[in-house]
Amino acid sequence: MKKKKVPSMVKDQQLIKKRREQMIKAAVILFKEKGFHRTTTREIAKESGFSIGTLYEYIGSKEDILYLVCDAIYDEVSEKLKKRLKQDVEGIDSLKAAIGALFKVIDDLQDEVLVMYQESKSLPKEALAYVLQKEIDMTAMIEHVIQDCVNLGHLNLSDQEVKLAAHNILVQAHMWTFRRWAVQKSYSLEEYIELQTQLILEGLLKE
Amino acid sequence: MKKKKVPSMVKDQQLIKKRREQMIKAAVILFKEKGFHRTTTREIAKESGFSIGTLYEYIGSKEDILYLVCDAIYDEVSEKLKKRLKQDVEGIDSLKAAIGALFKVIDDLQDEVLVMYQESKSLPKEALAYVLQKEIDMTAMIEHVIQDCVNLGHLNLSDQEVKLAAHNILVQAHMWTFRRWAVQKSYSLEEYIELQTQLILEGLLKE
Amino acid sequence: MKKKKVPSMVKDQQLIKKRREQMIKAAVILFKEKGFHRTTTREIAKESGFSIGTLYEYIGSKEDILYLVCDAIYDEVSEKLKKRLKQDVEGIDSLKAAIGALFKVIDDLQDEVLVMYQESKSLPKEALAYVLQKEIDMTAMIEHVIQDCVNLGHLNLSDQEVKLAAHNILVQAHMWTFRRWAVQKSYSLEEYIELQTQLILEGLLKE
Amino acid sequence: MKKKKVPSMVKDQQLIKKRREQMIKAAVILFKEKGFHRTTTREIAKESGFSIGTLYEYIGSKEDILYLVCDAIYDEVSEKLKKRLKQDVEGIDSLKAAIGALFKVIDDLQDEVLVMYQESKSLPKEALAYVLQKEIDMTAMIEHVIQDCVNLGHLNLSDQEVKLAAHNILVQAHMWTFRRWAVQKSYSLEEYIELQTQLILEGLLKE
DNA sequence: GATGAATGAGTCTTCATTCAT
DNA sequence: TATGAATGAAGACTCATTCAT
Repeated sequence: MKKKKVPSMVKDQQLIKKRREQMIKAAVILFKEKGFHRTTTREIAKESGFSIGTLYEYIGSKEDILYLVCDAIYDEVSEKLKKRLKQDVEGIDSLKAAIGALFKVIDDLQDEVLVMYQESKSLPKEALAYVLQKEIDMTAMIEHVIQDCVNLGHLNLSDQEVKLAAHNILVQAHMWTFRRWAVQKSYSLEEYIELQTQLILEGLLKE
Repeated sequence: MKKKKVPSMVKDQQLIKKRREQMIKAAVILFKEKGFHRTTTREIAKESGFSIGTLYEYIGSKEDILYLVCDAIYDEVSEKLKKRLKQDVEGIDSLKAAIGALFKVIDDLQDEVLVMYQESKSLPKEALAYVLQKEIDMTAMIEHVIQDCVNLGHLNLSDQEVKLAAHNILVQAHMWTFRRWAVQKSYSLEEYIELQTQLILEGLLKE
Repeated sequence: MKKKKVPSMVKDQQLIKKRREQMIKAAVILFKEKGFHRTTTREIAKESGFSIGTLYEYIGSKEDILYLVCDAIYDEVSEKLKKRLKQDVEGIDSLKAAIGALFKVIDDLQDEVLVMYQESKSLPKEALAYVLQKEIDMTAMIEHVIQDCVNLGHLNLSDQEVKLAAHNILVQAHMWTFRRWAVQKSYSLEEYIELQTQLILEGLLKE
Repeated sequence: MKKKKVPSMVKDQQLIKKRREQMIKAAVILFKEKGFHRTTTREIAKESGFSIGTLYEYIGSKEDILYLVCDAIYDEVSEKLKKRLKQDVEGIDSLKAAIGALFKVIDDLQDEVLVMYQESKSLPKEALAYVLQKEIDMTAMIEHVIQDCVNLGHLNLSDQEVKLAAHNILVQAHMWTFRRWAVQKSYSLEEYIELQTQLILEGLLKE
C-alpha cells in the first residue's frame, strides 16, 4: 500500500511541504467546524493564507486535501505514540502504559482524530484503502504489546482474543472523541484512562 | 426533547407514513452507497419510486430526509431490542442476553446503523440534539440492565463504572458495523458476540 | 374589444359567478400583499376557501385570475363612478363634482386600484389591450365632462387640451394610491380633493 | 438612508463597476421586455455577455440586480436633470425651464424610468425604502424651484400647494412613460411639454 | 510561483397544472 | 362538482476547477 502521490505544479519540495502544512492546518479547523462537504476550497485557501489559485498549485483536487489531512493525522498519531511508548517496562505494566499513552495521544489530537473519523469515508476508494491500512497497522501495534504479555505468560489469550482486545482498546480511545458529548461530560481524562484500563485488564486477566 | 415536526403538504397521515417509509428505505440505500452529501434529492425521489415534486410534498428540505432516516433507525433499533429483551432471566444471564440481543439487532440493521453513524453529524443542530438524546436513552437501557446486576449483588460496580460499561457495550456493538472491514473479516457474528461478552463480563466480574 | 372568455369546466353560470367572486376577493388581498408573481395558485385557492382543484374548474390559467381581477376592478370603479355622477349640476360645477366623485371612488377602492396599477402589466398581450381599452374609456368619460363645459362656453380649450386634462385628472386620482407613501401622509382626502380641484380648474380657466 | 452594499466576490473596484454597468444595461432591456419576475438570471448573464457564474461574482442575489438598476436610474436621472438645470434664469422662467428639463430627461430615459416604475415594488423592504427616499429627494428638487418663485413673489402659494404641485409635475413627467400608449400617440414631446407647462402654470398663477 | 476572475455543470427547491377518485 | 396528490419543467444559486496575467 503505497502513499498516494498528490500532484503539484511546483518543483521546490521544501515549499510543497510548507504550503501543504498550512493547508492541512486550515482544513482541520474548517472540517471540524463544518465537515468536508460543507467546506469550500476557497475557504481552505483563505484560512491557509493564500489564494485559490495557489491552492491548486499544490493539489489536484479537493479530495487530495482530505487525503493529506488523514495521512498527516495518522503520521502524527503514530509518531507521538511511538515517542510515548519508549518506556522500559515489561509485561502487564507495558500494556497499561500503552493504553495510557494511546489515550493521551488521542486526547491531544482530539480535533484531528474526530475529523478523520467523520470524514475519511469521503475519501476516494484507493485513498480510503491506504488510510484503512494505517488503521490496521496501528491496531497491530497494540496487538504486539498484548501478544508480548501473552508470550511472557502474563496473559492467557488466543490469537483471536488478542486481536479483538486490540480493536477494543483502539475504539475505546477513539470513543473519547466521538462520544465526547457523553464521556467527556462524565469523566476527566485521568478517570477515563483509569476506569477503562481497569475494565480492559480485568477482562483479559481471566484464569 | 420533542420529535421535530417535518412539514408536509399532504394531509392523509396514512399516505405520509407510507411515502416516508419509501423515502427512508431509498435514502438508506443511497446514503450507504455514496453518503448524504453525494446523494441528490432527485436520486432519492427516483429510488423511492416517485417524482422530485412528490418528494417535496412530504418533506421541507433535504436535511429532513436525513432526520427521518436517523429517527426511523433509532426507533427500529429500540423496538427490535425491546422485543429481544423480553426474556425472563435475571442477573448476569440477563446481561449476557442483553449484549447478545443488542449485537444481533445491530447486525440485523447494519446498513442503517452505519449510515446513522456516518451521516448524523450533518443534521442541523436541533435535530442532532434530538438524535443524540436517543443515543443517550439507549445507553441508559443498557445501564439499567447492568445496574440490576449490581442491585442483585452479582456485580460490584460504582455508578461511574456502570455508565462506562454501558457505553463500551454500545460502542462494541456499533464497532461491528463501522469496523466491519476488520472485525467481520476475522469473526463470525457468533464468535464476535461470544468473545466480546466474555471480555466484558470478565472485566466487570472483578473481586 | 371583446371581453375575453375565461374557460370553465363548470356549467352553472350562477356558481361560476359566485366562485369567481370569491377568487377575485382573495386574489386582491394576496396580490396587494405580495404581488401577482409571488402569490401562488395554492394560496389563492386557500384564501378563496376551496381546493386547488376547484380553482382550476373555474379558470384556465393563473393569468386568468389576474384578468378577472383587473376586469372586476374596472367594472366596479366604473359602476361606482357612474352612480356618483348622477347629479343634476351643469358646467364647471359638474366638472368639480366629477373630480370629487372620481377621487372618492379611487380612495374607496384603493387596494384594488393599486393592485391593478402594479400588476396589469403582467397580463398577456390581448388581455392587457382589453384592460387598456377600459382605461381609455374611463378617460373618455372625464373628457366628456370637460367637453360639456367647453360646449357650454364655460371653458375655452382645444381638443388636445381637453384630452390632456382628462388624463391628468385620472392620473392625479391614481396618484392618491400609488404615491400614498407621500400624499396620504401630507393630506387628508378632502384636502387633496380640494387642492387638486383648485389647481386643475385654475389651469383650465385661463382667458 | 445609506446606499445598500451589494456583495461581490471580486476585489477590483474598477472591474466591479464595469461588470455591473453591463448587468444593468442588460437587465433594463430584459426587464422592459418581460418584467423582473419573468427574466431569469441566466438571461441577464447572457445578455450581459458573461456566464451565470460570473454574474454571481458581482451580486448576492437576483434582487440585487433590481436594486442596482433602480439605483443607477435614479442617479442618471438626477445627474442629467442637474446638468440641464444649470441655467441662469429666474422666477417663472426657471420653473418653466425646470419642467421642460425634467420632461426631456424622462423622455431620454424612458425605458429605464418605466422599468423602475413597474418593478421597484419588487425590491426588498429596505431597498425599497432607499429608492423611495430618492424619489422624495427628487420631488424636493422641484419643490425648491417652485418655492423660489413664491419667495420672489411671482407665485402666491401655501406650502401645501407647493408640495402638491411638485408631485403633480413629477407624476406628469412619469406619465409620459407609463401612459405612453395614450399620450405619446396624441402628442409629440414638444407639444406635451408645451401643453402641460401651460396647464400647470395657469393652475399656479391664480390671483 | 502567485493571483483571482471566469466558467458552467450540478443542486436544491418551487409551483402551475393535471387527473383519478 | 370537488378534492388534493402527483408531476416535472424551470429557476436561483453554488463551487470545484482552470488559465491568462
